[in-house]
Amino acid sequence: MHGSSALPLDRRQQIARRLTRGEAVSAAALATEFNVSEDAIRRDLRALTAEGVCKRVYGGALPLSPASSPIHVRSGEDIGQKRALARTAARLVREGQTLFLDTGSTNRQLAMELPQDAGLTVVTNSIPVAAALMERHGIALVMIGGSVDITIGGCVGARSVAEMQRFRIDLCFLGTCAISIEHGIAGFNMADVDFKRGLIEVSAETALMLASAKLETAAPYRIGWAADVDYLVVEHDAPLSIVGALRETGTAVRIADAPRG
Amino acid sequence: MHGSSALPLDRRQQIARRLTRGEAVSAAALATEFNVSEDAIRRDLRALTAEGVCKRVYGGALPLSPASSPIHVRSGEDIGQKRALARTAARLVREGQTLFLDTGSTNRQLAMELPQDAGLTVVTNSIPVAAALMERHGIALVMIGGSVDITIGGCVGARSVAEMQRFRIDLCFLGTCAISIEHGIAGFNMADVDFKRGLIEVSAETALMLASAKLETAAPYRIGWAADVDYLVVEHDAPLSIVGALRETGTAVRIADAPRG
DNA sequence: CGTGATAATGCACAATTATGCACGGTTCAT
DNA sequence: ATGAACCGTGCATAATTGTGCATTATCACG
Repeated sequence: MHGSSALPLDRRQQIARRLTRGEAVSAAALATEFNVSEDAIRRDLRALTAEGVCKRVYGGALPLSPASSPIHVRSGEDIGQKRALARTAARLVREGQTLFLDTGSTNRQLAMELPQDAGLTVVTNSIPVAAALMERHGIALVMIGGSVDITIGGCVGARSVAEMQRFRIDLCFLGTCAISIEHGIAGFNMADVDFKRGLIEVSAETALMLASAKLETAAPYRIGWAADVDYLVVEHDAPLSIVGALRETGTAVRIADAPRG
Repeated sequence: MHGSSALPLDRRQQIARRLTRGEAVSAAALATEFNVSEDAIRRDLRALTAEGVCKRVYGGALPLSPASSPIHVRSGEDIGQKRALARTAARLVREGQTLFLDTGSTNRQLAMELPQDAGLTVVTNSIPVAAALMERHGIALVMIGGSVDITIGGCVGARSVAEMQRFRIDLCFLGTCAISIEHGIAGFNMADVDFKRGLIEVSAETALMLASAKLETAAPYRIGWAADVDYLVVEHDAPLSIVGALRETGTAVRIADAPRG
């Protein structure tokens, strides 16, 4: 299954990464996953606890760093679905492109799924996205500054809009949108929506990942229409009627694989 | 087979390329692949570690990746020391101030120790610091944008320097510095040092947290002299002779409590 | 074309490290 | 309260590593 020829300390580092991401780990599950005894896992957990990475509990270990808990309680719920969306969205990316990753937990997942050696440049205004990309190799990263809206998780003020408009983006991934055929694409925060509108303008192509729960829902601030995005990535269980209606607007709709594959 | 007639340096370069790609390498596997003994591979790995390309581990080497979380693992130092430093440094902060938190894991720790409802505004160029502050309430956060140097963990390019100079900071916390009475305060990266110099200029007061291991050490690029910082926070076990010498320069030296409190 | 200097390589041996298993104590759930 | 799952420790085993030393390759220079 997994690292049958992996380095021992590589396993420890992988466990550390999950912990620092905010995931809780189970000793038994890790043992079967890495094909080692639970003793080895427990020793890893002991060592990581000594380094201050996690806190041991009965059955496994819990992350200690609060550095990622809130966004993870939000994203941790449907991590499988978001991951399936992100994997499919990652296939839209071509070598050497300059991407923009907007705020939102699905885009954060996409950051972790991007190909490593494709000479990509990623621009983002999202701090969690930037934090995720810092752990990847071979991806150039540019941060849009400005005042941070904590509820959004990134920079969306006027200054950030101006900063963002200095770029030319090949493909941008919008985040945190509601979509409906009738009302178009919309967001929940005015500053965020203003930012997204400017972003679409500087981007040659636009993509949007959508959980099924976001389909045919509305939000107060309109960003544009379904036809304004070039690629729409939806979950495998998206209603075919909605998918068909979206395709009629001229948007390319990609359907993600079922999660847990 | 592989490079059975390749140059030694070529082999070393190929290993380096895999490491910088993010791959983990196994000593045994490389030995068979290049038709040399494991000793030769180990020597390569030692050299590459000295160059800062990777980190040696039992069985091979891991890419030095480095983002926020592995940096803690890399240093191996427990968080207790940094936390003690950060708690003491947090007492320098007064209500309503505008702070700047530079890059570095100790400043990340400080971000987690800052008082919550003191009406603080924090400006930072460090992504891990920003990520930590996103978890806190009641602290206004401003991010300095620009291209991100992954090895540093933040934005330090010319664009970021210009951006930062638009601020007026009450108190800034420098990070990742070496200090010695004779050679002053210095850093390991030229762009980073340029940024820090500009930062000192826009700040009314400057503070610096220093682990004992950084005392009386040198680094290639000078930032300034000990007298250029207003507050120095050192660990409880800092040699009194060094503390005394630093105080004679006119700097206020605060000694942190012992860890494990 | 030799020749001495330098660096790289391979080998032997001791020390370190990781792992799995057994055993007794502890914690959790019913 | 009781059984099951989990944890810590000690120990044996296998794999990996550092070190000193001999051998070989590479290279500059006469």
